[in-house]
Amino acid sequence: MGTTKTETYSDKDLRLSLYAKALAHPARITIIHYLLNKKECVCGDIVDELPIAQATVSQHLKELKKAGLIQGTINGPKTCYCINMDVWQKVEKEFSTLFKAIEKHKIKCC
Amino acid sequence: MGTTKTETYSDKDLRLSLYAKALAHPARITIIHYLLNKKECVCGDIVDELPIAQATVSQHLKELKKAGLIQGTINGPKTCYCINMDVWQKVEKEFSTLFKAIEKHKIKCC
DNA sequence: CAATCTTATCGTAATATTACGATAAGATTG
DNA sequence: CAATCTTATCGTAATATTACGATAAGATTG
Repeated sequence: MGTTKTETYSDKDLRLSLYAKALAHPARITIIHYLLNKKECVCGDIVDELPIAQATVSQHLKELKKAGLIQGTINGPKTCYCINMDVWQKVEKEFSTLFKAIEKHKIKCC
Repeated sequence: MGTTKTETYSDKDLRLSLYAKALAHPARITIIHYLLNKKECVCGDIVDELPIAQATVSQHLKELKKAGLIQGTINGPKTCYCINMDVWQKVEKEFSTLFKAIEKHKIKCC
C-alpha cells in the first residue's frame, strides 16, 4: 500500500497527473517563474531566491528535470538551467484540453 | 522537517501549486473526466470506474472538495457530485497566465 | 422496525515527499 | 597544486500521501 496504482489509468490521465505533480510545490513554481524572468540561461543563483537549503533546491530542480519541464547543462563548475519549451507546449496542450472540456460543461445542479 | 515551508512563497505561486497538487493524482483526473462526461450530477457510481477501494475514492473526492474543484451535496442516502465551475475558472486563469508567460519566453540556450 | 444500501470516517500500514547537513565531484583561481 | 567555489548526491528525520478493511451514520426498502 501507499503506492499509487498506475497500471489501470489511461495514459492521458496519468501523464496529466504527472505534470501536475511536478508543479505541485510552490518552490518549483517559483523556480519556473524565476527562469522565465531571466533573459539568459541561469547558472544557478536560484538558491538565493528561495527560502530553502541548496540541497533542497537541487532536489526540486531534479523533479522538474524528471518531468522534462526544465533542462540543465553543466558549464564549468556551474550548471545552466532553462525552460524546456517543447515539453511545455505539450503540458499546455494537455491542460487546455481539460480546461476546454470544462468550459463546455454547463451543468450546475448541486 | 518534511513539511513544505508555505510562509515565504508568494500567494500566487502557492495557490497555483495547491491546484496542481489537487490534480496530481490519476484517480482525481479520472474523477474529473467522469463528472464531465455525465449530463447530470453524479450520485456516486464513481467507485465502479476506478481500480481502487471505496474508502480511497472517498478520500480523493475529499481532496478535490478541499481544493474547491468539485462540490458534493447529500441527497438521501447518496451524495451527488459535480464540477465547481466558478473555481475552475480561477484555475484556468492562473494556469493560462503561466502558460502565456512561457509562450513569450523565447530563449533556448542549453 | 429489521435489513439493506450508500458514503464518510477511523485506524493503520506502506511508501513518497520535503528538508537539511555533510560530503563528494568537478572545475577554476590564486 | 592548494584553496575555493558550485552543484549533485548521500544519509537521515519528519511529515504527507495513498490505499485498504472495518465500521459508523444516515436514509430507504421490505
